[in-house]
Amino acid sequence: MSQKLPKPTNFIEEIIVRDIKEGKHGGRVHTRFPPEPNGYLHIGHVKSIVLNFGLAEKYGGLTNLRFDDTNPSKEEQEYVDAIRRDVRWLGYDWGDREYFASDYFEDLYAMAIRLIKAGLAYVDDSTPEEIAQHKGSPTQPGTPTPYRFRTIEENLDLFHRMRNGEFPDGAKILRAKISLDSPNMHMRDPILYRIKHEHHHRTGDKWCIYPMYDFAHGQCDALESITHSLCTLEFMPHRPLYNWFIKKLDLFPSRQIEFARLNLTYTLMSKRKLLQLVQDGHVNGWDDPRMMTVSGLRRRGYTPSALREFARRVGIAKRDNMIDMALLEFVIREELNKTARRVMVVTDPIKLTITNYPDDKEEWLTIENNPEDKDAGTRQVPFSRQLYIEREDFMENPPKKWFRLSPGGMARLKGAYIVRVDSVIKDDKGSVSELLCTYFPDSKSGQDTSGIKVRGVLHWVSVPHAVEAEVRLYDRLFKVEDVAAAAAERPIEDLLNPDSLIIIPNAKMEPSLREAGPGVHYQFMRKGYFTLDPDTTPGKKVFNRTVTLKDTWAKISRKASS
RNA sequence: UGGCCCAUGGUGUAAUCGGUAACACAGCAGAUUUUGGUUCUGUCGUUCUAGGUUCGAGUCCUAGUGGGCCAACCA
Repeated sequence: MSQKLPKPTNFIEEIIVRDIKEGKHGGRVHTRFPPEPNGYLHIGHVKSIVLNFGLAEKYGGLTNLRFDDTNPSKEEQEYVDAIRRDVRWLGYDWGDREYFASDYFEDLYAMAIRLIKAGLAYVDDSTPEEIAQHKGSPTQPGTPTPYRFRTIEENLDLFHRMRNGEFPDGAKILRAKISLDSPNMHMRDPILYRIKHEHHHRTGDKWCIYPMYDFAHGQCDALESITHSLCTLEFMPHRPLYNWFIKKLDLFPSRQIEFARLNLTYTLMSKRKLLQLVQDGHVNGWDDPRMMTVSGLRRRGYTPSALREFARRVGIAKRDNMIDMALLEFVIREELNKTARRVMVVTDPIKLTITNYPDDKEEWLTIENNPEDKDAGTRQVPFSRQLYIEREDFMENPPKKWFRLSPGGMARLKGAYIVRVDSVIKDDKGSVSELLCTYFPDSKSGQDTSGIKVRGVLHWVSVPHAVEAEVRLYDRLFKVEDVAAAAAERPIEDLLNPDSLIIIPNAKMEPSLREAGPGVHYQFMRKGYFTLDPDTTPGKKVFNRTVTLKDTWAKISRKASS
């Protein structure tokens, strides 16, 4: 069994490989993904999901899905459902191993009783302020509250009565009796249970006392025989406490291992702040395509495989990090470049009329669906005298290195002919409305004998055949790189990118898009990758831009103008 | 300044028992291209500092510096 172990690629895998070789837990690997159902999963959770499930896959183990639902005031069934859906969508299966911390409330209660009986826990009537006071500070030892000296019998009685609902919220808590002077504040008599007369989304009104994270998480790991309990760095100071409970309660020795959480440029990762964005209406819900939630990314057009690949590339370490959003964009482009059908869509149209093309003629041209994938085949696209092209593909006074259209200039229409601009028609406001062009009949794509060489190739849509649809162009939600840092000093409103969503109400599309269905990814040539939005109705299609194509020209012209 | 953790190019992650810095993204330069896409090539580091151990240190030791976390009846 320890013969052919896969090569470890990070420090956690090294630990696991060592454990397997030493025969720890009989070489078993069992992880868990333990979200609190108080919000939607985001890209930071993806890192954790891929880590936990990936580890089990790689080393022949299992992964549980466990909802850490110990705080009824924040948790809802809606979130449980969303989390299940998102983990499944990401491609992971937890089989029948779906658990809830609330499933263990009775076990945890029994453990608390054991602790009290062992003289290791007591009921404290102090107010939160008093407790904070008595706790001291990292440099100053704490002092006992008067309640620390209660007898076991008294504690047992009081704790029973806490459970029975005899006391109001906040009147009493159960604390562990560990230390008053540990340099680790988490060891200074941590709170185990608090009173909350609140309805729990699963246990209803059965309980009015709820265990704290520290008294629940480790024990749940133990009850599920989790071998490697992975969490983020900020839980490191909790580890001594995690181990204290294992020792004092004689539990299965799960091991807590901490790794650095994901940080992404131009985005926020805390569920609290994401919730704020939703509640304040800065976005249209948890699944707004600008949100870095799993549901937002899905709607935006990200694929499970790209997200998994992203998590893999990000790696696992203990060092604080800030991942460049460009990496996320890279993985989705990398995948969609290979898989997405190419189509032509004009978002900001001007008319191009070919004066020497017969008025009543139309041609159906054959264009390949994906140059990266010959198996994707070809499709027919109608060509006629009147076309739409992109406004930005014509310039009256072009800069150097411009190889699109300009007065007298030539370019190829993708899959069709080379055209030359003869004259420019403007509207009364002076902006270009139409280009009158000549085409070269012998320059037809694939059978070009014209001998004309052009650099520019433009996408186009035939006016009489065009299909209209709404297109939503998304960009990053925030305009600063380190949003969390900036948000500490300025209100979030100041950090939002005002152009994070641009709606094109009636883009012109080639007719093949009439057949577009949900879940299919398209490359709108020279524009980016798009997918159908659920807002689509029978009467009107709505497309979301997943990501733009890399735009070297934008870079060149930006540099030139600055 | 009490404790714990971290420190490798712009950003991440690697580097078997210490053996002479790798991969990816981004950037820049060029080639290819009927998407200014793709693809390909080149380029970008005195491994935080100072000592020490060693034939040899990114890896070990010491000190310093910088950063992060911890004193919620949140997780």
